[in-house]
Amino acid sequence: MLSTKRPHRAGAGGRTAPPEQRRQQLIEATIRCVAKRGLADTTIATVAREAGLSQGIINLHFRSKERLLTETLRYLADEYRNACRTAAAAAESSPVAGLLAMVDLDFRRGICARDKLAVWFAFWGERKFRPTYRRICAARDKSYDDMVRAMCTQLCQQGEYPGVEPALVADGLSALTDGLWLDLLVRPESMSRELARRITMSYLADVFPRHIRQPVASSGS
Amino acid sequence: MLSTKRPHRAGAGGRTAPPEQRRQQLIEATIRCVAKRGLADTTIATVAREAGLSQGIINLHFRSKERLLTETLRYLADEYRNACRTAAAAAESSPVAGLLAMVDLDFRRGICARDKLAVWFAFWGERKFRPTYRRICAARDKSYDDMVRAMCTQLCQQGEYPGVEPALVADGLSALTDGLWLDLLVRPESMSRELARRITMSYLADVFPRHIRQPVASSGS
DNA sequence: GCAATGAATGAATGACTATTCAATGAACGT
DNA sequence: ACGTTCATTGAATAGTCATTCATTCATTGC
Repeated sequence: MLSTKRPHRAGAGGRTAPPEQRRQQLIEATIRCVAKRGLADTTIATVAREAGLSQGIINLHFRSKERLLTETLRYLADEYRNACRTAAAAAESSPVAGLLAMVDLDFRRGICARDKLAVWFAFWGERKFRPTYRRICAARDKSYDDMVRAMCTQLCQQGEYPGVEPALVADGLSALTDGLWLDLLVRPESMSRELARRITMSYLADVFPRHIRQPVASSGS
Repeated sequence: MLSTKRPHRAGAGGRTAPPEQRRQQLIEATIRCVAKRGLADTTIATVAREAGLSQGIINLHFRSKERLLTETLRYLADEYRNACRTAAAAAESSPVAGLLAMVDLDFRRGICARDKLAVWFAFWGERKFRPTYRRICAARDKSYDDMVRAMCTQLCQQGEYPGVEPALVADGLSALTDGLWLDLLVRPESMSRELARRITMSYLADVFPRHIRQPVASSGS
C-alpha cells in the first residue's frame, strides 16, 4: 500500500501498458483504420490488428465498439478545440490576427491531416442519426462559430463595413472551410492545403478589404 | 408473338409492375431509408419494408445491395446534372445569368431536399473507399466545375477584375456550396435554404462587385 | 376457362462480426 | 524466487444481415 502505483512499463508496444496509453493507442489505430478502409469496413478485428493487439482488447478498454468510435470523435473534437485556444489568444491583440490564426489553424498539417479528415467526414455522414455524435460535433461547431462571429463583429465595428453582416460572414467562412476540407479529402489531386488557404484568404480579403489583403496571386495555369 | 409486350399494370402499388417502375420505387425507398436511419442502419430489410415489398425484391431487380446503393447515387447525380442544363442554358445569354442560375439551382427545394442531402453526405463519407462511388461523384463534380469555371473566366474578361483568379473563385464557390449543404443537413435550426442563398450571393457580390449586387441585407437578429 | 410465364415472396442459408470469458503470463511486492 | 494481481489473449457464442431459391400467384395468350 506504500508504493505509488507505477506504470508497468514505458514502451508503447509492451505486453502490459497503463490504461490511458492503451486507450490512446487504440484511438490512433481507429483513426488510421477508418482512414484506410472507411467506417463501414472498420471492425473490432481490423482496429485491433492495426494496433498490433488482440480482439478482446477493445471491449476491455472501451466498453463497446460504439464507445471506441465515440471517444475517437471526441479526441478529434478536443484536439481541434485546444488548437482554437491559440487563435483565441491571437484575437486578443486584434480581430484580424484572430481570423488569420483561425485560417492558419484550419489548414495546418496536424489538424487537417488526410487521415483525420476521413474520420471527420465518416462521422458527419452518421451525425444526424447518433445523438452522441451530434452532441460532440455541435459543441465543436459552437465554439468555432462563437469565436469567428466575435472576430467579425469587432472587425465590422472597427472598419465601417456597412454592407457586411458578421453572422453571415462567420457562417460563410465556416461553410467554406468545411467544403475545402471535403475537397482536400476526396480530390487531393486538385486541392492542397496551400490552395485552400489562398481561397479562404481571398474570401476574407473580399469581405474585409481594408483589413485583410490577399497575397499577390501567382500565375494560375 | 404478335402482341407488343404491354406493361403488366399501371398502378405503383400493384402486385406486378414493370421493372423500370420497381427500380425507381426501390431507389426512392432507399433515399427515404438512408435519410431516416443513416447508411449504417440501412439494410435490405428496411428498404424493402419502406417500399412495402418483400426482402427478395432487391436482389431480384438489382443484383445486390451494393448495386442498389450505387444506382441510388447515380440517380441523384443524374438528377443534379440534368438540373445543371438549365443553368448552362442561362449562361449562354450571359455568365452572370449562368452563375445566378447555378446558385438558384443549388438551393432549390427539389435539389437540396433534406432527404437527398443526407444521402449525399452518407456516400461522401464512403466515397474515398469505393471506386464506383468515386467515379460517379467525380463526374458530377467535373461538370459543375467546368461550368462554373467557364462562367467566372468570362466574367473576369468582361469586367476587368485583375486580382481575381477564376479557378480559385470556382473552387471556392463549389466548396462554399458543399459546406452550406452540410449545414442545411446537420444544423437545420441555424441554416435555411434562403440564408444559404444569401451567403452565397454575398460571396459572389464581393468577388464580382460590378456585375453582381447582393440584395439589401435585412436586419439580422 | 386453362396453361404458361415470370414477378414476387419469405423462410432457410451462410458469412460476418461484436461481445464474452476462461486461460495465460507479465509485472510487482515480499 | 515465489505467489498474487490483473492486463491481455483468442476461441467460442450469439446476433445480424445479404443472398438464395422453392413456392405462390397475378397476368397474359390461346
